[in-house]
Amino acid sequence: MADRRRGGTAGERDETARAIVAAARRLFMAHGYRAVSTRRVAEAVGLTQPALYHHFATKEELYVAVALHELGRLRAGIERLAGREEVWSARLHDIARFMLTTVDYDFPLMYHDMGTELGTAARERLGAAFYGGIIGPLAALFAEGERAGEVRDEAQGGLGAAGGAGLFMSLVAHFLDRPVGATGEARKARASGDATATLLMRVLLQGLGGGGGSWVVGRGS
Amino acid sequence: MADRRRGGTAGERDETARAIVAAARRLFMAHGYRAVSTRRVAEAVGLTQPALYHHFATKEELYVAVALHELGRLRAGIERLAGREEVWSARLHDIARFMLTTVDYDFPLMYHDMGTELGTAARERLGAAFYGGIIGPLAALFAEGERAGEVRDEAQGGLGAAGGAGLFMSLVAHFLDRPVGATGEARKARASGDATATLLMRVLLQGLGGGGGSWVVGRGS
DNA sequence: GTCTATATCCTGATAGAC
DNA sequence: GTCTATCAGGATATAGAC
Repeated sequence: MADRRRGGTAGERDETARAIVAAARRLFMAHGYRAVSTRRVAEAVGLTQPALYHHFATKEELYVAVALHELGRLRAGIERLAGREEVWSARLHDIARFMLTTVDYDFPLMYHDMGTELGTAARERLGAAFYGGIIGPLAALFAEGERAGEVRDEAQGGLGAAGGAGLFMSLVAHFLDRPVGATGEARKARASGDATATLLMRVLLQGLGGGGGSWVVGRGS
Repeated sequence: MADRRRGGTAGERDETARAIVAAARRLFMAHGYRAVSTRRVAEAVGLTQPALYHHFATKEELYVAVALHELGRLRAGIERLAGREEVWSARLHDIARFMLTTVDYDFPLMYHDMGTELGTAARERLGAAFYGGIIGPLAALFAEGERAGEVRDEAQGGLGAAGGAGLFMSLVAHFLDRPVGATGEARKARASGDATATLLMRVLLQGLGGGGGSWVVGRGS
């Protein structure tokens, strides 16, 4: 590691920018756009606050870089798991587990920040990345599930492909807050990810109803 | 209406405090604790900013008053509807409709503010009101549903009474953002509340799965 | 009970030396 | 490319007149 204070000549500029994004990601996603000051980000990465402005023109631009990075990571994971040769429910289960085990921040908070704390241009850029990169692939998977008879389509009282994808995201956010058999710091324990994903899938596909009905028993999980 | 500048002698102090809480409720619940300044609240109610401090010692105390008021309103509605002489699913449906039609703010944002923006004492007061007044009555209703066979209990792969109540709240938050057949300002339209509540109940009890299975058909909606 | 005036602090962003 | 110094604005909260 070269001394950053000397200002190396190679691709060190990109390296510093990446470090800023990484630190900002943790802070923004945990506390929200407004609650995190640029001074706090700079301190976390070992710089003074004005130095940030050499890499990002505004705080909003830094947030956009953070959000795009995270949305890209989620998109890559979702597309990889959705494209595997596996039965439909196994692919969706693995996507749920992927999100439950690798998302360590407050999902609704990110959604709120994207929707209300940013200017129009930034909001539209992130909205396009969210709907194109997250909801889109998930909706394609749900459409496949409808064709395969795994999910009710709108004619059968379902929510449609995009509606199913949105419900899936809400359930991920719900179970992120309430992992099965874990409290406090154990939240991030990978061990619970599989059990939580299984529970999420059961709630998504079967709901909570009808404990006495024979139709629940017999549908394998 | 007496001239507020004259400082009436009767219960006008309480009246002003109520007006402050009402204005603060709209602002806090829509934009979040941090994004709303005391100046903005004062302006909305027609006072100067320091006048607020005659009624509430700190901004945090004002937020607590706002949240307790709203939690009390929800508790009253939930307990009233849960205690009626009606079949189980109809009572839960009506609670869903009540929340979908009368909550006009960002529910996850309120949850985030309660959890992270307040000091320990305030957080504990609001947590007690939330779990005692909202989750508690809902969990009692879900426990009744388990006994009646309407909801799977934990032995049958369900979430338990408190888990069911939490899921119900998450689904309310989900469908608050996505009312059936309504976009934009039509969100608050009462007309869509009933259809959205019905859809919520179907998702809660049956999930999205199995369009082709005969077991879905035949279960009344 | 509300006002004006102000203390104190923190914010995002800029200027200019090195 | 990062630093020190600083600006301008907005935040919560307080002091004291009326």
